[in-house]
Amino acid sequence: MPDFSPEPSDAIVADSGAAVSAPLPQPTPSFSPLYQQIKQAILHSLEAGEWKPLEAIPSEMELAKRYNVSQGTVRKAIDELAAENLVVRRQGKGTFVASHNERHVEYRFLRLHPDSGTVSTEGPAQRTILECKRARANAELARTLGLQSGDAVMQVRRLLTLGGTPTILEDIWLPAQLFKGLNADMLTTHQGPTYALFEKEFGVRTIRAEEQVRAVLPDAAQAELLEVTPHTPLLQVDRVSYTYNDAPVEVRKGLYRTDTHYYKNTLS
Amino acid sequence: MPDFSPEPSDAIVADSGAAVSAPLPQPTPSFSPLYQQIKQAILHSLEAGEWKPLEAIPSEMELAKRYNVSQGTVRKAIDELAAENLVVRRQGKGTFVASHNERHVEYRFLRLHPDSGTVSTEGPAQRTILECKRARANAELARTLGLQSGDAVMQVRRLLTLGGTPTILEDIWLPAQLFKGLNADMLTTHQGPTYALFEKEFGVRTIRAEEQVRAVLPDAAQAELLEVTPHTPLLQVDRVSYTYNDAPVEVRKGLYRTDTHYYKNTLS
DNA sequence: GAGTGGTCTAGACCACGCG
DNA sequence: GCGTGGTCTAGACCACTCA
Repeated sequence: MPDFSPEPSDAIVADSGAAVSAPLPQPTPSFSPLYQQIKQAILHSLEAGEWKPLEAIPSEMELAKRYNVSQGTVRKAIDELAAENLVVRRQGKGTFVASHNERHVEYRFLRLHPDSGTVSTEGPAQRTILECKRARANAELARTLGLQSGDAVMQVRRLLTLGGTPTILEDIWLPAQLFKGLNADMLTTHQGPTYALFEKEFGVRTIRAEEQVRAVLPDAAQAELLEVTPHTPLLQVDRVSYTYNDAPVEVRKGLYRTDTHYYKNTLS
Repeated sequence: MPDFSPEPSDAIVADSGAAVSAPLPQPTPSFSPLYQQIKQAILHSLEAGEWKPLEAIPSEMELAKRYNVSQGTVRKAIDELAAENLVVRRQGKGTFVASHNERHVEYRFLRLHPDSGTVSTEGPAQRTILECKRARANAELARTLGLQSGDAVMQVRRLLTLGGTPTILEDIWLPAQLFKGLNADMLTTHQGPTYALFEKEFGVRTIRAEEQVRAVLPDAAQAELLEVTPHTPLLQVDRVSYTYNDAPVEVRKGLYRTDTHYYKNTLS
């Protein structure tokens, strides 16, 4: 095959460009580069669980053969997946499905850092599960989780103690259908990030999250749990976590103490 | 030139790999790919002001010729610069030096968004300059700005009113040496982002920033300016802004009201 | 239609990890 | 020494912009 043309060999599926038959409106894009199609194909395999977290995906050469494109095209597809943290490249070894079960990258989604000058070396968080029960989603929760009002959800309340001081009080809501069998014991026993547990025990991979941060005062119960007065301002962090295809899988409301820690963010 | 070798033609400057003369310690990396060297070269030109914000940089072909490498190598260098928002690609037109003076991308560094359901259409912020004076850097400020204790700085205090309610109270510190001639009048008169003013009037390009967010209570003066009670929790946002080479050029302490707005962040 | 960025290929060699 | 990702080249064509 000498060179490339908009009907690239017989690569992948439909070339969304110019199908001969259906006169579908094709609203706007109606063209996607080959490497984007490859990216989608890999994404589908990821989603379908063809490769599990921490496993290697096929080499670039193999994928190139499978999809009938050049290695460079596969490379560009994987580049984007790597940029989105869906996959991790390791030179000389291969490309691996991203996971919250990794050394080093503990607490990927946690933006809270100890004030420099804080005494303790911090160490791992101590978790106290205060509640873990079945509940029904109200309208708002149902909307953000893509459920029906009244659908079953799991509700977890827990306290994280960092360096000896209770620092984070969290309420977590999860679609019960995705997290069958979740209980307080699992949450207590499990080591490492909770998202790692979700991944390992329920096959739910959280990929991305959006947070809304506000300053609030705690109510009496919250203040007591965090061992502060009700006049202590706290960070309220409302998080929605997503898996593939922007499907929401978790709602989490956190209260952070910021007298010993701060919430860090990088702008660019 | 048939193919590539670690002494790539006579491209760019020193191939940091194996200089024949100096037995410098070369701590660790001692190798950088060609496209990284090109990236640095372009970065130097950017820094030296060879091309100004909103201007186009030379085409990929021209740069390839200039540095004696292939177009693909230049492309990869520019790809990274674009990913870091230092440069913006526009198909069919060229590659342009990034700027805060652009339509659409108003307030690139501002993470505060109006609560959905807020009445007003928000519109542009109304700025009130409360103070704009010369001062001397204390030890901490000097350290974070890379100055000497006692060096001259400009200090600005201002209030931003969003949708009718005073929402942001900011103190800004700038190295006086970089911002000669800054005064309250300029700050009041100028339209658009303040970083656009820095860029246009002082040639200071802010590229990146780091924020530390905490929940605090205002003192009496702050509360009055923001028209809240001293018991209203506020977001304290401590920002350090950087230009090329991670050189700090601004320290900014903001107090945000979060009863009508929220601080948004995306995790991945 | 000329020019610019964007996509794609094919082939070569390099750096790294591991047996 | 082989396999994997990483770099580099050269050349072709596509999509977009603007005169």
